[in-house]
Amino acid sequence: MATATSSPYLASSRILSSPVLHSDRRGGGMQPGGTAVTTVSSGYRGDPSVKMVQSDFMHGAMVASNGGHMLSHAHQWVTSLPHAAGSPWSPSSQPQEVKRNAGRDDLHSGSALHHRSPHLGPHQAHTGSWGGTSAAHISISEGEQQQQQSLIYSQPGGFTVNGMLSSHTGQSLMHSGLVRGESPRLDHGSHHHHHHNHHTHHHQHHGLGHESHSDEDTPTSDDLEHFAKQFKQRRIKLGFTQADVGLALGTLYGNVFSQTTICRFEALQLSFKNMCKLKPLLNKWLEEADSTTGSPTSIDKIATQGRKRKKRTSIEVSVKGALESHFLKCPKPSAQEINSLADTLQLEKEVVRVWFCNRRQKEKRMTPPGLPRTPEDIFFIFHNKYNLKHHKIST
DNA sequence: ATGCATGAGAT
DNA sequence: TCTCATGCATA
Repeated sequence: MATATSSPYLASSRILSSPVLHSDRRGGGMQPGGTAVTTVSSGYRGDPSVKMVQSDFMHGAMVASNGGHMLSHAHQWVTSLPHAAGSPWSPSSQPQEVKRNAGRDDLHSGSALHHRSPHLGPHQAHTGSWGGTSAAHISISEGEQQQQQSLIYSQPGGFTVNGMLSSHTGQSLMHSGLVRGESPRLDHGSHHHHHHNHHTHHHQHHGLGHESHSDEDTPTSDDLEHFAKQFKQRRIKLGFTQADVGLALGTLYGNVFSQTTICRFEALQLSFKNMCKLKPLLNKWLEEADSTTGSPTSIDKIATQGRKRKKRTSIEVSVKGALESHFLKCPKPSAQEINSLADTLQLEKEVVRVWFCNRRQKEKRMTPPGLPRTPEDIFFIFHNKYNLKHHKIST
């Protein structure tokens, strides 16, 4: 068992498994130290790179049972398939989104249409920074975040959101905002290199649409903010859920996104770069959706491959507090520190490590690192803090 | 709407 | 090993 771990990915593995193994200890009064519970129910994946992690897991689990009995972590990683094809899901991580269909039936389920208060505070911040006076941008303190992930969209979509082929012309015009032609350079100051303007070709859309940018130049945070709002509004009006949009993007461009991502986009909880990347896609979807109003949705979804994911560990509040404390003192603990912390809190090392990673990511959106980073980021940081406080982003 | 998790790519 | 983009699962 030391090495097994390559879990297959039966699409419906958990469908039939769950009930067995475990189903007990967890809620009651387990864990003297009370730390975290990982609801057991699904398998886990085992890949070479994280092999050792697993041992740690097991080890930690055993240690954890100090008097009580911890959960059977080991079970989680049902190694039903010893080593079938090596790494089943590593290489191709494609469509795996499988929600339910029924797109529009739940138009406002959980998402009531309402208007949110007009934005005001946050604006000044960013607008001033790089809206007009893009002058004093302190160079990035540390060039640590400037990587471009894959943003390749492929697969020309043949059909529309509804699955029917309609003549979707770029006759969109609703968005009142998005009127801008400017394009704030992100890497001003530093000589990075982000040329993406290929061919100095120009092609305006016909007719009234003169938004500003279809998908070329870099939008401003203002654009993004406005777009996100408009997008959400339209989306709801059209009766689509965030999940629907994510799926539609998949059929339209081959890139499937989850409800989570759409949600974060609307809430501006993504990095500036990420927002820029998604905007064009969502914009296209909007145009499509708008042009095909009134048709029933019947998007076909792709089959999903089962994913073996480690069950989400739920960390106790007290433990979270401890982690928070440590985070304040040291946002980037060393492996050693993580180990001791994990030991103290009775959490797997990996869990602690990941917690810090996530915490850091969150930090980037929530707390200003002390010194200006990138104007864009600052905006988001501010914005998110604002949102958090008022917590009214509404659905 | 968000917490914990995975993975690819930069370091 | 971290960061970053994303998402499953959950509250």
